[in-house]
Amino acid sequence: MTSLSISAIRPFIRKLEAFRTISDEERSDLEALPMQITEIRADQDLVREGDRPSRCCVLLRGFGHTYKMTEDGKRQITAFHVPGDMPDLQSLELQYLDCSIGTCSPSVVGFIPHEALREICRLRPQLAAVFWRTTLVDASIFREWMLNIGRREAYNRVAHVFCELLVRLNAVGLARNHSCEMPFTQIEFADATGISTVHVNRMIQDLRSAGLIVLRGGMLTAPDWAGLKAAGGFDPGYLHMERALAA
Amino acid sequence: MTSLSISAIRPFIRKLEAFRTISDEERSDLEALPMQITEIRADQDLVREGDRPSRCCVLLRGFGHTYKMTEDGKRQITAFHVPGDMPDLQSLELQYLDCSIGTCSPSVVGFIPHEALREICRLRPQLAAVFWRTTLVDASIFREWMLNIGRREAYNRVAHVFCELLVRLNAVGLARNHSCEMPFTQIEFADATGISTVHVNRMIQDLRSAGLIVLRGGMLTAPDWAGLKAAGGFDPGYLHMERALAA
DNA sequence: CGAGCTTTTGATCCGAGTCAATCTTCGTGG
DNA sequence: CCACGAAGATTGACTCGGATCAAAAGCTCG
Repeated sequence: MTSLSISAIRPFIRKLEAFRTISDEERSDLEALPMQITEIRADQDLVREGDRPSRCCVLLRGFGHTYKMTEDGKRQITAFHVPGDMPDLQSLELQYLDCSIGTCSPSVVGFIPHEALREICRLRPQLAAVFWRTTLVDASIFREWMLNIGRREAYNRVAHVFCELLVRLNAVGLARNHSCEMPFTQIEFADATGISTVHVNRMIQDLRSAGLIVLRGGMLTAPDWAGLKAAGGFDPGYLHMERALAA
Repeated sequence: MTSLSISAIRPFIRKLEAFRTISDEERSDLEALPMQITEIRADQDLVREGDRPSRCCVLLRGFGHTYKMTEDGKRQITAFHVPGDMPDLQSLELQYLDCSIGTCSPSVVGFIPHEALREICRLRPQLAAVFWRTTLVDASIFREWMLNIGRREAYNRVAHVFCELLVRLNAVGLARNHSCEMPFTQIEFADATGISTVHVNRMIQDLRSAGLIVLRGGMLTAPDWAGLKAAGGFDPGYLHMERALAA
């Protein structure tokens, strides 16, 4: 398992490097983290609202999402996760999990005990700062999503989500030529943008006929990146990727 | 100014204590932080999107908000701030400010140089963890707001915002008997909930005639707290205030 | 006491939701 | 290799929550 893990955690380290250089010592400490690596089917919850986890998960392959439900059963997706993300890093400091996290595609997930993460943070304050930074970037993305959901029209909302996913996947080496894997369903886009499935479908068709996206067979391509960015009102500043200036 | 600052930063320390006990040594280190304390009028920006601040601000008295604008000038408020909050603590780790922060009422704000905060974090890792924690709680609130904006009806959205403000103000000793100061305008509630000013006004009137709120003269009272919570679908878990279990 | 905000009210309109099929896709088992 | 079933994608018809527009009414403060 060890050899598997060292190669498997590559997306994790690449994600951290998008925000700050990782030194060789830090890298080897990261590679030495005890990590239980597991394959998980699509549409499985990793953790649920109300849990009090004793470990964090790292998405090593596949896609996921964080979501919350209203009392009457409506779902809001608050984040999409791509390889390298630590979707519940917050649980290291906050006992109570205020949201649920699940897979959207067949995935490989690594679980790291809280105590191991606390130890590496204690020994390498620089790494602790990088972890903090990733949660701050997550928060920045939340703010942008609030703007998206609260103040943009449906058409622009959907375009914005596609822009963000292209840039984030590009940053971890999973997009080329404005093209990437895109396994989320229209139901998931609907719950992420705060609109209905039917309407998402119509907006996607509008984006298609405007020549801004090609979306089929689980692949997304943006033949007119400038046009898609304009449609989404997308400015990547909120992703805080000075280092990995996206395509 | 020193004596002023020691009493003035009380709300700041009280806020941190809502999340974790602050030891005497930590408290005196906090009190020793170099802080430039300034009175600021209502509706002034403290920082603007695109800034690269070299200090953080602490709201010591008054109310504020964080907001973003779409390209076509629509505003989304992503957070309300109450005394004790550090609305741009993120700038300690993220160079680029992705949002603007301003006052909503006449306020007293303390400015702390980044270097001083970095120093106290280095010397007192426990305090660094508390700071991290406050940003994680902010992120949790963002997630709840996304749920609010994306998936609740206007009536429930407005009720939810009132619930949250009552609980947060209670936690810093600024609410009694489900009653607190409430200087935000209906325009601000509109931009926070993603609906129009006119509709906010109608929802407030509905909440009034349902006997759930009394809102006038800058004061909010919830005569039927259980009813208001139900209307907002409000569950305070996301505020992570195990310690200061709110009224 | 008047200017400039907010808050309120009324009338009208439209973006998006809901409902109900139908059509595709795709994995599964025969 | 194909039939079958389930899930997702699409389409059309109709409805509605909330936006927009326009005015009037209250407040606050210089």
